[in-house]
Amino acid sequence: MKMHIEFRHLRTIRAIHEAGGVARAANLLNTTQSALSHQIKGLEEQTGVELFIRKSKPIRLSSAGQRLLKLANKILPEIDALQSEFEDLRSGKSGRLHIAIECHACFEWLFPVLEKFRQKWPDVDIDIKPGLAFDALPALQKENVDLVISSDPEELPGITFTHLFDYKSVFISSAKHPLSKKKWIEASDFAKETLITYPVERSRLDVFSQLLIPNKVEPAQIRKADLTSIILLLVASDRGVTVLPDWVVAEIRTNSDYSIKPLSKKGIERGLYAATRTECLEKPFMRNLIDLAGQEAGRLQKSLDSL
Amino acid sequence: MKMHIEFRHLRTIRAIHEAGGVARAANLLNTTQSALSHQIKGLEEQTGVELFIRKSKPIRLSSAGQRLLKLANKILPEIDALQSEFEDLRSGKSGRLHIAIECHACFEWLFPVLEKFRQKWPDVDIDIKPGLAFDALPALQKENVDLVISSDPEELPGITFTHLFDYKSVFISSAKHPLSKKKWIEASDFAKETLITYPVERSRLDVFSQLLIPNKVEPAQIRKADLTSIILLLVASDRGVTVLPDWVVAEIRTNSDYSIKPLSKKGIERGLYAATRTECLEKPFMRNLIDLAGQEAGRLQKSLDSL
DNA sequence: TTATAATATGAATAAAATTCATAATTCTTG
DNA sequence: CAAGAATTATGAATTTTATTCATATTATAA
Repeated sequence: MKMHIEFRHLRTIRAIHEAGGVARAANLLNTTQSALSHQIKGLEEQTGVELFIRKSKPIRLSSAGQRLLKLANKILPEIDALQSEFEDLRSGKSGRLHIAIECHACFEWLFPVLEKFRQKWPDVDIDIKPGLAFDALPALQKENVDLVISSDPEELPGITFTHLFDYKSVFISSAKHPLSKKKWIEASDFAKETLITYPVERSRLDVFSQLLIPNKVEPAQIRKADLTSIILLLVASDRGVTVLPDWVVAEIRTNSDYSIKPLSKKGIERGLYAATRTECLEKPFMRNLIDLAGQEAGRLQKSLDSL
Repeated sequence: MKMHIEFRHLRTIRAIHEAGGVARAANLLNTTQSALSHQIKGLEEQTGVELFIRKSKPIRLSSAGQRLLKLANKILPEIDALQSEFEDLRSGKSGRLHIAIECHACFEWLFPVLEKFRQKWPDVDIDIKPGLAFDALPALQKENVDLVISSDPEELPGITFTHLFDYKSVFISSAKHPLSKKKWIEASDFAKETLITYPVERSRLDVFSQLLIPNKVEPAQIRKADLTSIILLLVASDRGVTVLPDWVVAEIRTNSDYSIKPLSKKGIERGLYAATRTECLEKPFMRNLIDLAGQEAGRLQKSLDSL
């Protein structure tokens, strides 16, 4: 009989002690007296130590047995706690929500969404990865992240893109800037400008992918800044021009330092999507997050329309 | 498949994580890759939670798996520690030594013995029970104690009495006491005396069992005291007389306040025994304690002979 | 894409735990 | 102290569970 100490044994030890006897313990554990008797016998053989004093009836724990009981009382609650954590996981009450954001400006609207979410789902482990450093979609497939905010939906096996809302990319310059006289901005207008962008590759920037690359225009200069507020600061002091999603404009639309113009005559409109592993859409908290994001988007849109 | 979380699973989780792969872990645990694969599959079904991310090879722990790993790393060392404690118990390096002393005066010689013992066997759990309050031998049989120091060997199943040494019971009075003029003391001498004894039943006191009861003599008065030193103090101030084992005399033999006389012409000699459960004599520390007691007795004897 | 390494799976086998029936203890009570 | 009651132990049969073997499937790297 090889047999290691197992949780079964700990439960048995504890039950025998608490019930005060093997037969009563068997009852407690929904098994037979014989099973427990065999069990403790096996355990004693395995450890080579007498766990019970058999000269008394009902049998009592020996000092070694008490040592084992002590361990049982320490360990069993921990397993129970884990099981209930797992239960929360399974029921969807808790879970992991690691988000990668491809579009940098999304922080602006995502934070308030997450704040609401956090209050409703306190047990969900939220994290935001700076999705700019790596390829977000493969990371999603490999389960390194659970949600990707992206503007470029792709057909990928096991990945679902949920449309959140549409936005326009708009041109922003200082009010004093010559281009602020124009009705709308064209690709060629950038040829003599300093363009301020997030420090990510061009293919991820709407100005390039939607306007400059198709029209083969290169800005006179490119300057990079991490934070949206820094970009706006630079634009205000006329150090360059930028292109940002329209929801960012909500912040500055009342500020007369800025001029905001559409890109091209009819504007550049794009969609924003939540990419998840398809099976994760089952999870209630995931659906709820996407809902909340949609609502927040609606609010933003309204505040822009009232412009 | 019912299956609970078991230690096997914790070991497996840990091994897969440490070895970085199921196949390597199987090697580590001397089992097959298939066994572990089935194991974690079963565990995932039982808990209802994905423990591993299977889209990567080698597979990695999911966040739930990491939670389980954390528990494994907490629990497994505790079991290992317990196993090694049990190993010490089995090998006889540690153990329980709860002692009941029937003869109260034995504290006097037992303490130095235990002091030596403690240094040699630091892992043995020593305790001395005031064996005066209960029946020591039944307690020994019921494994409430492991060693009984007694003067009355009995034939009991499963109990072995080991002879430690012989001693004489001697009469002690103050030097001024009239009986100090006699060569030896007889039972009848007690009829007019105040006898000072330990507060235990008469049958456990040598004076009664060996002298007064057989001779049907009742002392004029009996006074009780817990501690040997108190008894001696009372005797010195002539508040009564007493009878004690001769080893106690070592302390006072140079003190001219006391008179020490044999009981009856040829003296009352008795043996002192260590009673243990027979199987406990196997244990090295038990034998060693009995040896040490014998040695200490020898030393006491020598110091008395040099009187 | 193909080759390769890693993991999963199903059926067969091996191992282990449990049950059943009953024996052997210890305890209790007249 | 004996007899009955209560408790635990035990052996063999049975059921349950874990492991192995052979092979399929899947992911990664070249």
